[in-house]
Amino acid sequence: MAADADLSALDRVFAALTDPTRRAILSMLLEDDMAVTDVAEPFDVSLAAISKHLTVLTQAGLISQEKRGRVKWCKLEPDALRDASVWMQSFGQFEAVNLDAFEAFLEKELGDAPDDTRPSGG
Amino acid sequence: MAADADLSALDRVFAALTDPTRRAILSMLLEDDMAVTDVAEPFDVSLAAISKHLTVLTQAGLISQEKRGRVKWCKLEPDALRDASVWMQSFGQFEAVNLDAFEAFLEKELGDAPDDTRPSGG
DNA sequence: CCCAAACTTAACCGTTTGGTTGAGCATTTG
DNA sequence: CAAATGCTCAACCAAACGGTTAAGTTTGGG
Repeated sequence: MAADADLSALDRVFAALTDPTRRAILSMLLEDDMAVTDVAEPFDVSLAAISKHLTVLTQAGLISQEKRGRVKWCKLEPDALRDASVWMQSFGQFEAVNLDAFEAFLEKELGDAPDDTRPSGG
Repeated sequence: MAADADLSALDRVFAALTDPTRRAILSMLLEDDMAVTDVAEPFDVSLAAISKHLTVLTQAGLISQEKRGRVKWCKLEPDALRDASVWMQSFGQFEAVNLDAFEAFLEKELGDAPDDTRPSGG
């Protein structure tokens, strides 16, 4: 029932990141804020399924959603990743992020590096 | 794209990190290698449950297990976190890790890890 | 050898997850 | 107002998850 209340913020963030569809959504939102329908478009699942994913991401704090008219805009909230990042860094032989690996990864993951494509920082 | 293979590795790492018991296990292993029975001791679940958790962590590459005699030693493999860390950093408004938050977090997370369970070897 | 220790595996169970379809609500448009 | 658009909710389903207990396997020791 109220199982959600038990979950720590960290639980919710990691749980949200487990699903590859949700990670892909976050990558998409890295480029721009998007409406729910547009988020759903590239995926081979129903709009309702994407709506659920967006709820999960919202509850994890990874995105925010703002309704303007009948359109609900989704915006990346990268700050929510900080605690999880900090947690992971505590295991770090790797101190900070290896920038080479970072760029290689971005090329593979996003196709184009987001060095200039940040969602306007608010 | 070959990104698929990477993504499923990420899947496994994030899925493994979702469970708070498994994160606690990783924190314990941060201090020392441990036998399965000793890993299980502070938890209120069966040994079989912990054994399953350790299998999940192993398959995610987050730990390795080496059998010496009848004892299976568990060792942290923090390198497996690098890809996930890199992925998260790609969303980083937050540049590097906030060291204050890091230390505060460690105190909270590691403050009650067992220290009576060290293997004799090193 | 035989038993205990240290794990793992198998079978099972309730809950959660991710998906579906269809109905419903709010808003914009005609 | 009516209809279309944008999105969520409800009901349902199969599969995965995390837990259990019980049995099995391997290793070490009296």
